Amino acid sequence: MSLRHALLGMLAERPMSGYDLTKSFDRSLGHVWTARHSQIYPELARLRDEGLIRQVEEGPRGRKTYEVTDAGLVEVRRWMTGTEPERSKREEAFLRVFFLWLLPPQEAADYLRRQAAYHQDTLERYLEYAQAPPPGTDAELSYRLALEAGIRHEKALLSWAQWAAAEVEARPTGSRGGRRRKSA
Amino acid sequence: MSLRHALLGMLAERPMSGYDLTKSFDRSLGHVWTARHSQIYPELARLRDEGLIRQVEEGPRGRKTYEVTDAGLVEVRRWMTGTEPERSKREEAFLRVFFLWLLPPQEAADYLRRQAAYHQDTLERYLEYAQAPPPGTDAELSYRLALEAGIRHEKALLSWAQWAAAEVEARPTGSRGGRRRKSA
DNA sequence: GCCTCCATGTAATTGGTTACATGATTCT
DNA sequence: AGAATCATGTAACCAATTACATGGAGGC
Repeated sequence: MSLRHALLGMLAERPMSGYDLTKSFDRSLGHVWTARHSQIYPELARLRDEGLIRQVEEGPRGRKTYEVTDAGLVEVRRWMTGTEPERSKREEAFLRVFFLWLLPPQEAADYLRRQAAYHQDTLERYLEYAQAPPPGTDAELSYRLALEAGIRHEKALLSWAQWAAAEVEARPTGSRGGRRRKSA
Repeated sequence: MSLRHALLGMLAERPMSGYDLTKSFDRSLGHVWTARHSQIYPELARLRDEGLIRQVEEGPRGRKTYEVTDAGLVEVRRWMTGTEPERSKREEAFLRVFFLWLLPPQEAADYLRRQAAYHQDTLERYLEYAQAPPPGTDAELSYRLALEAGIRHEKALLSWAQWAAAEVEARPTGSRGGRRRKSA
């Protein structure tokens, strides 16, 4: 249940509405966690009922701005230091790699080249973000650390995908009837 | 809905029971996708009803061994080449990095050191797997490609976590009252 | 007046985890 | 005889996505 902690963490930076939070998920935060407005609004109501956030303003169109309470800050810190992060084990792109041998060699290599292109694109986007002026706030400094993780991650997987594609082209894996390779 | 494709892909290697498949998820495949038996058994029943797999044997204790059908192989190949893999966006460990500024500097550095230790452990485990005899089958060769991705991934994130911890210790981020850093 | 964006919510469905439930076989 | 492991299933619950639904404010 990390959604609530993501919301608390974001509200710790500055008071925001559900609409603002939804946009935040669509932007930077979306690289590590996603949420739709349909999940955010009910969760905000629960956090408010539990006293972890409070509504500070009512704007036009029924806009509700929330800020984190002291109890909310305690809770987000407890989450960060007192629990181990769950490691997501749902990497569909790598699940497919286990089954590449089911494809003819050229299609397997094509798949890996497409993955390389994906990582290349993502890396370029991250490098652009990194062009932004150096961090002015503590929050921006944390953001910069996360961005650097993304950059290294994408670089590693880009070079892996290129290597793997070349590997498959050189020592073709792929179903040509049998399952056992000619040369062990 | 990748669970069904994971099951089809595994059954393409050799016929297995729900129990065998559950164990496979607990082992190698578990690094990229997880599933419990309570999800596997109903899904196998659906795949059988749809003609993508068929039961080939009834063993002791009601053990049911399934094999993939031609239609099942077509489906798993369509999935691999005809659809784009969904990129999971639930990286709780990196979500927390965005909020490191909420912790006192030393606790933030501690968090990053613990992440480094995690990546170190995982990397060592992967390197041990890589000691195994070279791939004999096409499936094992694909598995080796996936393993190499894991190794490069863990290496990159290990070195990132070490760098970030040192960075936080050198230019402390963390809440000491205000939000704006002393030195921009 | 019309379009876009702002803004909030609920309902239905799917995918996944945890808990419940049962029993046979094999090993010691 | 007892423990460990093999083996299958269902039910209840939770998290998340997609679809449904409404309306105000601001710009042109």
